[in-house]
Amino acid sequence: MVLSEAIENYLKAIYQLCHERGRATTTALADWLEVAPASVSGMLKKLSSDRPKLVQYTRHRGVSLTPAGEKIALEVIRHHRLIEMYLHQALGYSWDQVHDEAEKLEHVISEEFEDRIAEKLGHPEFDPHGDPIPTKNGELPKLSCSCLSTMSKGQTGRVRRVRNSDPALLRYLAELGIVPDATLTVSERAPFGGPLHVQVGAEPGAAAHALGRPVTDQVFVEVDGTAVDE
Amino acid sequence: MVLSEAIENYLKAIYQLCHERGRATTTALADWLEVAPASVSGMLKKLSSDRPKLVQYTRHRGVSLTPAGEKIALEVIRHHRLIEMYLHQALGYSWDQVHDEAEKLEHVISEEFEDRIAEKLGHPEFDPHGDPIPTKNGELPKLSCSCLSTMSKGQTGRVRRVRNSDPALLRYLAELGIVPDATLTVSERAPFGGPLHVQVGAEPGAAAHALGRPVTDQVFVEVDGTAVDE
DNA sequence: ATTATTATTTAGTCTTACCTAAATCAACAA
DNA sequence: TTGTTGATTTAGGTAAGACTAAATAATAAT
Repeated sequence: MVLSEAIENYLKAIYQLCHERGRATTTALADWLEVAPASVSGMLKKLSSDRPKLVQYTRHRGVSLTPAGEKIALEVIRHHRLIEMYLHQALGYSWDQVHDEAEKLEHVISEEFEDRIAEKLGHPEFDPHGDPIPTKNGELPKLSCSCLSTMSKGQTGRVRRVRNSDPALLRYLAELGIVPDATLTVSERAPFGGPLHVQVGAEPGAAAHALGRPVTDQVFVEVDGTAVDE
Repeated sequence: MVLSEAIENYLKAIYQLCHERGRATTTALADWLEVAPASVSGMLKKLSSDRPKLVQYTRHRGVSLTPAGEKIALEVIRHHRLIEMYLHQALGYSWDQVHDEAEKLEHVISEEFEDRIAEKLGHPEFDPHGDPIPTKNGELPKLSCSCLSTMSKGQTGRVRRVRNSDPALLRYLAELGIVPDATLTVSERAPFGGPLHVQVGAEPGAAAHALGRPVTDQVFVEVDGTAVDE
């Protein structure tokens, strides 16, 4: 079964939205894919009537993936994240450069290519942003961490994942040293969703950086050694 | 200017046909691209009326590239051959596997990717089949060799290039040891386009292989140290 | 020079995936 | 219950890039 790039992107988007926000609505998909809502309606109708059925869709009710659809979504995500890792490790791309390149390559590489870069990389479990790389049979490495915006004053943790692909944001975070494996300590928490102040690194006297909600919502941390949340 | 994959393939095909056979006709293009002749007519009309003009076309007269079109064709060919070399050298692909993968990747990689793999490879001049890789400014490394089918009995030479991407043929040639840099000696020449017998390697007593015209037309050799032809 | 053959173009369709504008549905407040 | 609003779908259309069938031009053979 050979799927168009457009369809692969819809499946991937549905997967991500369902997992990151609980459900995938027409508007959310339109936003994510940068197409008109009407186009999403049309595509969902098509996807849900085609066989094999890749999505479960009822008008006005949002959409979810069937097992067949999820399998494909995970294959595309595996491609994407393996490629990101390869670009980073083998070709020296910085973590803010990898997403755009992977976005195009993910649709065209062969199984052969996938296998060879996975091999070269030693079958990594996470990509340069800490996103888990699905295995060939569609299993996701478990990652136990919680969102930075839920941490309270005094807590310390290790950065595990930055779930955002905006190059400017990634460069900003890298500048502050907020990258996977870095140690963070919350030195101050303003109330009412105000900025969170974090120290980067293990030294106690380090300068703190004030981070707003849009940033702290994207950073995931493994607190101490005791972790909750997905 | 962002071009579709289809257009890039037309430009590449026109380039190759003009250089390998002197001219690019509608039927030859249709054959090469595996589309109907009518589709080629339509595309050529479009390409020659669009601006910037990428091809020079007059109905019933064949087509050629304008300087602008040739520039793009050479960029795509550079992508293709660099990728082939990268797959071979960095990922261990065999020479019969690289073409198909490169055919898809060539259209989606960025300038960044191109530069990085060229760098990793040490700016190679030839791909795994001996095809010259255009430089960034569109220059082709000069390759002095002549077609195996023009060699006469007793002549010895070094394989420089195999201009064919059929995996089965490439595997067959590799099996015989006919790969770039191998030494060949013509031990027998049947008349009237009959098979050519070649010994592979430097040892005088080696067994000879009989090769038909379809094969010998694709293999290019640098005879002794004195070479002619392009 | 006329006919036969082959190459090429024209005309008219199809599919995919997008769009805008208009209609409809769902959810919630008055 | 009845609006009102926002989300969603329907209707109708466009652009690429392919196709088939029919018409025409070029080439070769008689």
